[in-house]
Amino acid sequence: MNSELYSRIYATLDAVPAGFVTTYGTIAKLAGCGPRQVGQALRALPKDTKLPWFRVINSSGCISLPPGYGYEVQRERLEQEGIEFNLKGRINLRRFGWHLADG
DNA sequence: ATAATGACTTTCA
DNA sequence: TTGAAAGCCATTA
Repeated sequence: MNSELYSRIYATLDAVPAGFVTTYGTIAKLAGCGPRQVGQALRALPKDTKLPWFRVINSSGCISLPPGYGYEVQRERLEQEGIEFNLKGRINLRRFGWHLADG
């Protein structure tokens, strides 16, 4: 199995600054894999992990987890860092979206 | 080796 | 903006 791939995904994930969110696709490109692998890697993460898995959302700016399976948890985590949600439960990636060349 | 699955993305209408 | 279809890639069966 590509443990190294997962390691790269986790490393990239750990590079996401607090107060910002990123998408699966972004991490996928940085880690050199497809976005689904990012999801699988996050899914394999232990519940007590220190990695900011909650800072990863889908391209639509929404939490990809279904309600009752982590959605509420992730949402609260993000709100804790000052990230605000839209009326439709969406996050403004223009403001909170993390990408390398941004300041 | 083949088929099915998934915390996704992009494209087309 | 919303929704369906195709694309993508590692894991699992």
